[in-house]
Amino acid sequence: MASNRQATRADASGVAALYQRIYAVIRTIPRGRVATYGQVAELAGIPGGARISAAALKVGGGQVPWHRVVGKRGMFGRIAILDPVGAATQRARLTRERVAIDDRGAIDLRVFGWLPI
DNA sequence: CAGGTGACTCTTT
DNA sequence: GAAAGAGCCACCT
Repeated sequence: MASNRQATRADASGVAALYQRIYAVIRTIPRGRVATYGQVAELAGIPGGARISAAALKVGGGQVPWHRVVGKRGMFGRIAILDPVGAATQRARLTRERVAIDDRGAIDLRVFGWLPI
């Protein structure tokens, strides 16, 4: 990982950078691995800001491998309801990356969950 | 400045 | 085991 920057204080103009940081974290997710919203948020410097990661993906999900970001339950949660088409794309891409998906559409985070080294 | 919202998560019933 | 409620932080109105 790149050097961890002090996120003790977020600059007013750095708020937007926060989203960029989230995208950076998502880009760091290796192929064939998945991370949860909370995981991404925490690595981005927002502990407990899982919703922020979700919002970030909603805004700029088209510029990052959002398909590697899933809910803590290992499934796509409400994404399938809001973007059923996107959910299908996500499943297809993950399957392409050798990520096993349960019959219920859940991913075993114990195996495919990304552990930041 | 204050209130409401949400692609989430955790704890309790 | 599943469902419901509260909590959380950043953004929008």
